[in-house]
Amino acid sequence: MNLKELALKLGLSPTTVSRALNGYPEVNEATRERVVAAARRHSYRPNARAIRLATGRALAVGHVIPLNSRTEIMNPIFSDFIAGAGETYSRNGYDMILSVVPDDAEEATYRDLMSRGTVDGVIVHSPKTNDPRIKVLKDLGLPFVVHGRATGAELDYNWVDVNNRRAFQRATEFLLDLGHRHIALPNGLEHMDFAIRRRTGYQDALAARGIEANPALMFSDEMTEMNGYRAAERALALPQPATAFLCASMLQGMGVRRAIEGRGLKMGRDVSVIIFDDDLSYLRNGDDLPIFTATRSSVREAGRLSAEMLLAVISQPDSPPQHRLLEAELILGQSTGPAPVV
Amino acid sequence: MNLKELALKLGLSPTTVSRALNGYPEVNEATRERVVAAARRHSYRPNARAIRLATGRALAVGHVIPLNSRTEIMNPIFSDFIAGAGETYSRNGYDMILSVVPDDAEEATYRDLMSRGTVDGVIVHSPKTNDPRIKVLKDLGLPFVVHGRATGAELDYNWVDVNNRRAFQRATEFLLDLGHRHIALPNGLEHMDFAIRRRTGYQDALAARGIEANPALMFSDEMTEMNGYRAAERALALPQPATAFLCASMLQGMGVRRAIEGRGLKMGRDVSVIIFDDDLSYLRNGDDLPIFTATRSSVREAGRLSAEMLLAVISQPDSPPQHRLLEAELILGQSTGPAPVV
DNA sequence: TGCGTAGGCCAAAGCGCTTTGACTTGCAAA
DNA sequence: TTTGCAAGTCAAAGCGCTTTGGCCTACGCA
Repeated sequence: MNLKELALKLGLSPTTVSRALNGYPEVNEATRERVVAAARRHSYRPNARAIRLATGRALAVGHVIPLNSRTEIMNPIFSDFIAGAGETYSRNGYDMILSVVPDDAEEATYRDLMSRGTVDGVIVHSPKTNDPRIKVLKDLGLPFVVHGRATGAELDYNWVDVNNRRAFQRATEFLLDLGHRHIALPNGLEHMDFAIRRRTGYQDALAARGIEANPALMFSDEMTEMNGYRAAERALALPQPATAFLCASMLQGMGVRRAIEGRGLKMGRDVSVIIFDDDLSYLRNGDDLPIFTATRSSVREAGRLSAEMLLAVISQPDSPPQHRLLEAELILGQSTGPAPVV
Repeated sequence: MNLKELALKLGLSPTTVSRALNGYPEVNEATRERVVAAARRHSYRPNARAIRLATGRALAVGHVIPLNSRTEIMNPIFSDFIAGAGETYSRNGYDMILSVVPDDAEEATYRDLMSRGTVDGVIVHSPKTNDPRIKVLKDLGLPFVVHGRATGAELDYNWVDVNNRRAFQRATEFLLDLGHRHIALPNGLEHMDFAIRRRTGYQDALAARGIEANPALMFSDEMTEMNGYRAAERALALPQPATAFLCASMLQGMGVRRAIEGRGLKMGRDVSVIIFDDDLSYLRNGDDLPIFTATRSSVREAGRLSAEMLLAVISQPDSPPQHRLLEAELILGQSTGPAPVV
């Protein structure tokens, strides 16, 4: 059942039927009702391909997921982000197109999506310092929103980000207030922008108390359970062992906990742990009572906001760059306590 | 730069240019080379929207991700599956469209994708027992591949699945051989097809040795770390405590380990643990040396195979249903050992 | 009565491709 | 010399919508 057939059945022209269904004013209300009823009765659905060609819009947005060619690690926060964004898209009649590409092919992918007219805009994931993608997208004129920020990019652009620096600053201060002086930082890879911001927050807090950051306590790696474990093993074996950990992810936190308990120590009593909690649906930080003390910010919510921003940018391409900085909340769990007296 | 302009520049008709670029035989080789060169020089990319309308194909496949409306849990294996499938799609010039929908809206989504012509086929995730989606898709005539199987579906259909029953049977036998008689099973939710198969394998192995499955040792819940922990807490507190655990996921295994170590026991010595390892990129089971003994099957590989099967089905809609049963490998880690002598 | 205008509808063009059917050549076969 | 056929090219229709511009009617007002 297509427009022409429906029009024929109704004894109307395709023009009128189209306008009736799309809410144009120049059609009689009675007629419109007839049309809408008939459309429903015959369960008419306009062909998306035709609409796209006729309107010149893709009615779709792209998420380009770079697959680190070395490690082949998918970002674990990705699925929750997608879930948040996806809701927004379907509510607005947009499709979400996912391109999983080797990270060196990402630029080509953008060009392709743009010139073939597959999408109206894209979300940029995992920005790196001085991320080249931003310039590429600006030059292409393809609307985009970055999830995160890219320090050093001289251009202004749309982004949604968590205040990573502040979150880690506050968490560090909290640990300092508890008397901890040897705080380890199992962080993410330092070419990722957020990892740098987190480290900065950590260092700022230490500096404010006149403490110099100890390189032996700072770790930078993929944010896996295993790496959390390894970092903790090393930090706990130091002559002056860490009494607290500030982890960039839940998984690392779990690894740290394993190392702590493996040494017969108790988390929250002997060693304190704070994690950054992305509030992933399949990795909850406890239910009623949080296991880990954490700075929390929902990545799903970030997905929702990013999607909304992107749709807004698409509909108003000339609007000035938009920014949304989310504050993480510091929630108290069972994993922190006063520094043990020496 | 579109086809018409390119044709004009070349002094050829759009027809010829189109055929030249699409490899049709009735065009002179010399002409073809001229065309291809010009296309590259002007970086001509055919408009996807026009191709889709003209050919009547969507050149896209859909993944409908049901969002459990109660728990709102995204399946953690999802991102790796997508990564595997995504590679295959882009290699074949297909787009991957993700629809995240409340699970009660899934059927409507299929209808919509089909009748608007948005996709040429879909992958069905997380099949349930007697899954109604299979009949819906058959009736719609939309090509599809199921990741997993739906026991009780009387119709035949395309699927890619792991031999869950066999994997859990072997794992159980392995534990039995080590002398374990009280084996707990922290499983997934029992409306999920794979969970039933896993339980069946477990029970079959027990039955073969004349052991009756103890309901107090069988747990069925979302496969989270927390639920793994809870199950272990209960199974270890029984009058006749479990000496081994067979976990349906890595996360549950981590929860079980936490419970074990929380009691001052040592995994692999006092209590044995086997997990089902989906080989997720961000949740590796150790690197060189596996932490957990595991039945392993890569979900990314399953994604790849499912995508390949779907593309095959799309190009040959009348081919008989295809099946692909993957065997999990049993890999030895540090989490299993002989049952402690009483 | 006549004219201007708004309301309601439609024909047709256009979006950028693919594909059908037809039209030239040039050359081999008759 | 004519015929037939293959190779190479093109014009035009069509995919199913949107949208422009025009047309008709009815009504209000002078």
